[in-house]
Amino acid sequence: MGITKTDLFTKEQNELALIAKAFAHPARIAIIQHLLKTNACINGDLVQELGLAQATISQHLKELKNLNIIQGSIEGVSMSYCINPSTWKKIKDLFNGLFDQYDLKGKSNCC
Amino acid sequence: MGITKTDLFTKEQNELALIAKAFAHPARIAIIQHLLKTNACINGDLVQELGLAQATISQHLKELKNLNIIQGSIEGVSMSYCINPSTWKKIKDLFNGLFDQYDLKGKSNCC
DNA sequence: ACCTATTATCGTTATATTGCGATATAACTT
DNA sequence: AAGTTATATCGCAATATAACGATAATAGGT
Repeated sequence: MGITKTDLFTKEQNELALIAKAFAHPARIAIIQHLLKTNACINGDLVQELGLAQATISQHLKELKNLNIIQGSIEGVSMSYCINPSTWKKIKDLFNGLFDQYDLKGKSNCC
Repeated sequence: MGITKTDLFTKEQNELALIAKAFAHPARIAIIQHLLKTNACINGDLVQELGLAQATISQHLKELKNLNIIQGSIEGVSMSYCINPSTWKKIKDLFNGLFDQYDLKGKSNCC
């Protein structure tokens, strides 16, 4: 079947999973890291930086853009992408909300 | 061709992507949240809790176990799973390392 | 030893993802 | 307007994932 049964889960669980999916490819991690470092970059730079074809990178960028993780603006002939600050904060809060559920507990009464 | 070119990326990038992939399904998020809440649960409980088939949940648990995110011990007839504390800390640090690359910068010189 | 309850694995089907060549689109240059 | 450069989209092939029924394996009770 191969289709995720999203209706079985909460909105938050589906949202977290979708964001995690965006992070679930090293090329997209690399793109995000590059954007974090340079605070804006253009598609062409990435084709040099990573060893993937232009079409492939364009597709990864599209996925990140669809989730509003990055945003792009036309920079003459080329395209300038950067992190979307508000989405980034939201992602950070979502993940930290999950991470922090653990620290509250005693760590040792485990199996 | 559907195969990720892991050799193009750093060890950290591949590691982050692998962990993100583990989080990239709402059922696995739900399992993790349940484990965080109860600090140990049995496979059977999860079949009741989530609406998925036993085989499906067993498969999700296996994936989480393969990445050492959870660990299991035999509890009589059933199986008791819980979060692996050291892996959890490692994951938290990995993600926060990524998140914190952004706060250091001025947020507004963006596209 | 046999039955029962619980979890793991196998095999299969349906769908999703990755990667890229080829082509289209858009904008700047001269 | 023709050429150049940069990015996006299309279409395809290869691989990966999700889900589950059927079956195997394991442990406890009687």
